[in-house]
Amino acid sequence: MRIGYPCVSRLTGRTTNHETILRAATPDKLRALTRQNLADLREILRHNLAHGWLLFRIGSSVVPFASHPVNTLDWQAEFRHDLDEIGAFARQHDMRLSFHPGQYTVLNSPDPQIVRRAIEEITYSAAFLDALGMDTASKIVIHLGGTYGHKPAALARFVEIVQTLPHSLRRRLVIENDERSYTPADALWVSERTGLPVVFDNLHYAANPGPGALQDLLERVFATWKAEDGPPKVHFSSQALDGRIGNHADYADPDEFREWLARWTQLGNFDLMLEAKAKDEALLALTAEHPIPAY
DNA sequence: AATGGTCAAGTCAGC
DNA sequence: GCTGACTTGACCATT
Repeated sequence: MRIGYPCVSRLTGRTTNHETILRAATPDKLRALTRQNLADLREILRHNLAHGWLLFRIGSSVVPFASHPVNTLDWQAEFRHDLDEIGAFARQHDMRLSFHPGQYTVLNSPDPQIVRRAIEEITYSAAFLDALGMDTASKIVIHLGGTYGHKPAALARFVEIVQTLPHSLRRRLVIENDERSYTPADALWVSERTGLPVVFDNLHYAANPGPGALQDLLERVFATWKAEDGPPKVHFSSQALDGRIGNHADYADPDEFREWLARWTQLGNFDLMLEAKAKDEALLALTAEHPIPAY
C-alpha cells in the first residue's frame, strides 16, 4: 500500500502550485513559476521518500496556464532536464503520481467550447506525466461533471465524449464519485461503458451514497482497476466539524481512518490519498500515532 | 511589511 | 436572468 497527499507540503513549506493571475502572466513570469514549481516538486518527492510516502498529486498549476493560450512556452523542451530528473527519481522509487483538475474541467458540458477546454486541460496533465516517463498507473482524476437537470443524458454524454478521446488520454483518466451529483453507482455505470477505473472517496460517499450496498460497491469499484492501471486508489478524508458538509478537516479522524482502512484492506492491495487541509502534517500525525499494517 | 482584494475556466441554488 | 457560493491558496496592489 502506498500513501500520499495532494499538491502542497506544509512540513517543507513547498508547493507545486506557484501561480499568477492572467493579466500578470508574461512568458518570463510563467517560466519562473514553472521553474519554482519543478524545484519544489523535486524537493517534495525527496521529502516524501524519506517518510516512505510514495503517492503524490501534482498541482494543476505546476505549469501555470499550461492549457491557456497565454502560455506559449515550449515547457516540455525548456524544462526537459528537470522533467527527466524528477521522472527518473519517481520511477526509481516506485512512486505513483497524479493530477486532479478542478471544478472547471467538465467533460460532459452541453457547451462544446467547455468540453474543448476540459480536453485541453487533460491533454496538458497527460503530457506532464508523459514527460516524466510515468507509466499508466499515474492517473488524472476527474469528476463526472454537471447534471443539467437530467442525469441519464449527462452521463451518456460523458461516455460519448470519453469514447472520442485518444488512447493517450483515456489510458490516464479515472473517475471519482462526488459529493452531490454522481454516486459510486453512477461512476460504475460509466466505468462499465468506458473502461475507466473508479476512485472511491469516503467523504463524498458519506454526503452522497446513492444506491447499492457499500460492500458490493467497493468490490465493484476495486474491480475496475486493471493490471496496467495499478492498484485501486481511494481518497480518504474526515468531515470538518465546523464546516459545511463535504469540507475537509485539517486532520484525519483516526478511528474513522481505521474503520475505512479495515474495509479497504479486506478487498486487496490499494493506494490511499489523504485529503486533509494539513496535508503531510496530517499524514505524519496519522502514521506516527497509528502505524498502518501494510504501510 | 502587512493587509485585504482578486483570481481562466463551470455549475447550481436561490432570488 | 443574475448573483453568489463553492474552496483555496497564492499572488498582487495598496497602504
